[in-house]
Amino acid sequence: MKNELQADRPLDERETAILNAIVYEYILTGKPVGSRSFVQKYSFSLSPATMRNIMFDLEKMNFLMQPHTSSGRVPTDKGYRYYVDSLLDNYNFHEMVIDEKIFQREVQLDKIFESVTKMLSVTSNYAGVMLSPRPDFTVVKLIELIQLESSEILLIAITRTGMILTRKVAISVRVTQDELFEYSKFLTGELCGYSLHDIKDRIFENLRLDKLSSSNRELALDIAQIAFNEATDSTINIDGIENLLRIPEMVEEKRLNSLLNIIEEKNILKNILETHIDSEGVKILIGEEIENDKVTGCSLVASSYRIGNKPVGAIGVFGPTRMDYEKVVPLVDYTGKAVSGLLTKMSK
Amino acid sequence: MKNELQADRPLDERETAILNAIVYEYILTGKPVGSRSFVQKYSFSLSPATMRNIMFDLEKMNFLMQPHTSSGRVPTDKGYRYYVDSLLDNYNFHEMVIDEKIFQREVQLDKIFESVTKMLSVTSNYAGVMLSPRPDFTVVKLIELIQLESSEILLIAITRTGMILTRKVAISVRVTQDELFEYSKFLTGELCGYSLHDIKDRIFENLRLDKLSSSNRELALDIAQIAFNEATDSTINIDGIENLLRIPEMVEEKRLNSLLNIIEEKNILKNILETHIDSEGVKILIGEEIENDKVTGCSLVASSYRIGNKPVGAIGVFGPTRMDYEKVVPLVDYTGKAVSGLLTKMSK
DNA sequence: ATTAGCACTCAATAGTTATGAGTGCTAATA
DNA sequence: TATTAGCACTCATAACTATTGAGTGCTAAT
Repeated sequence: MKNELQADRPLDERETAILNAIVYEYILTGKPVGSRSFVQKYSFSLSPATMRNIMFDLEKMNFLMQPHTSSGRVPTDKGYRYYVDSLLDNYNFHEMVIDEKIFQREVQLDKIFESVTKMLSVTSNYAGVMLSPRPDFTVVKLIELIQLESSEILLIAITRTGMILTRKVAISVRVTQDELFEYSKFLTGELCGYSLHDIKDRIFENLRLDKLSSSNRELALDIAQIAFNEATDSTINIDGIENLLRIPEMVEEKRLNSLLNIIEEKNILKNILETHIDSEGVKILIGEEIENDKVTGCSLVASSYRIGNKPVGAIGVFGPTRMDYEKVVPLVDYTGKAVSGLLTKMSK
Repeated sequence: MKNELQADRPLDERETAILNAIVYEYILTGKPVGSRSFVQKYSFSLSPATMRNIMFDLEKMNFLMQPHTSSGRVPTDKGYRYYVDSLLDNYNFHEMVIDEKIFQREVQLDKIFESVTKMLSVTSNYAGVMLSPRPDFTVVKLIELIQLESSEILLIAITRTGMILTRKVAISVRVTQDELFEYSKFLTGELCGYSLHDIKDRIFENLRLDKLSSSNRELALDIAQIAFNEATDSTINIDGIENLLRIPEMVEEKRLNSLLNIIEEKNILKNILETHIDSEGVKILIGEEIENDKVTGCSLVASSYRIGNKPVGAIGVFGPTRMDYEKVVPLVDYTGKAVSGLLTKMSK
């Protein structure tokens, strides 16, 4: 008599192999895995009865569950987790091949967003997501002021990553184009190299220190202050929702609701991704590990991306718990690295 | 014996009233309308038998159909069409009340897009769509050149409607910021007031005529030519797909496919909308009237919007054929007018 | 520790039978 | 001539009732 009664013990080699095979099979077919056909299909030299015993143990340890008494087994979140962890231990990430060109063609951040999320969704057949770089690491490279109306100025800020921010600012004084040109130079000189987040402080500090400088500069700083004061939050991009709608199990009652919630409130995914910006490598959230009441039966495979070696944003693939992790994990890993490389290069 | 045998004859007053009531009832309940309960519910002083006779006639004339032999009647596209036309004849559009503020707060076109489509979808509970102004009527107000790298110029064009276009142009010569400033002035002077569409010709024409002018101007024109040569196409914005997914009949097999096609290929809706930019007032496409194989059982209520008195774009609401036209039609009509007013004001 | 054997479970499927809201048609009625 | 009552018929829906088959747990033998 071994240790069947223990609710939590390390799995032996055979159990591990079987559990992983069961999860694999379930991901493949979506049908509960039963002892007889499973033993046959995978040519285990075991009788169905033995398989049942093992399954029974795995169920007691909470790796598997039965939808109803006399059906085959289905992985629990814990089961998927075990499978995914084995995967992460063994997988050779270098095997991933993606056409790098999609990254290199685009030079503007919003276009990169589009092509990355599209690529993730098309390649994975689930939904692709991308979180924009944190504003506190989005460094301004250039500021330009343009007069729109006599009392309206357009401030354009270009970041190192090629993001173009535009903000309208209403002013009460008249200024000439030449003056604006001067201001632009001044602001670029003063604020270039600072992140969107730091710029606010920097302006404030500057305003204080240089109180004595020309009133011109004051005006320039006023404009900048108004423009940069408006919160610049990370944005999230989602593509490929239609893939999820093509998966029958996602269109069922509760899953569909998860999906609708995601579409309606993109912030849900945004918040989840933001939590994991700082973690290394690929991060996988399975089922309830996504700690949000509005999302059930779904998983997220995510990776942060970096500028230099600072993690600043995240990408990911969102889909049903029964996701083809084996395919998605290296995809997300690779894409994360590719995006990091691209943005780092752009920021130089 | 009247004229029951004629497949196509004008409906008399009673038939009209009954047909419209049937369509109304069906839009309300989504269930086939049967003679007995219908007569009761609407207190017609008619026996069910008579109602059946009338329904029979209406069916022969193709306004109604039966899902199966012994069920109630359901409107055909032609039935909806009749109902909608009666609606358009009689409806008092002025009763529409929308908070105009949502339009007035926004000053930038892409923001207007977002708020208009969102408003349409939230108010209608279907999907809201908006087609951006045609490039040939999108008039440039201001052009600004900014140096990014030594060999890369960013051209920013601002249109009268507040749209901000940005294009990167690679050049081989070095230019100073001051020169760029000159070019900007020059280009704005030469191209301001022309539409994106006309600008191409204008540049070409100019290049020819002024062949003798300074080579500086040549360079400026070169940059502009490259920037504006890239096709600027109308874009389409869709919001509220999730509303459609909440409608049970839309999640059924073929409808869901229509929906997936719409999400996947936004061009489908774009092309449809483009066809109707030039038509006056509210345009309604019912079922097969949307002449696209990939879309079945859906309707589109659309209206063009104008800048001045030129129709330049379109907005609309997309949903199931069984749509609450009575509510949606005035919404779309009103919104079209509001957008027209706003853009016209912005373009002055 | 493994396996064969057996009784049991239960979702899925197909077949049966009411039920009820609907129809078309005919003959009587206003 | 238009309307209505009456009647036989249709058919989707729902509620039952097998039947099947892939699954289980348990026990006893290997």
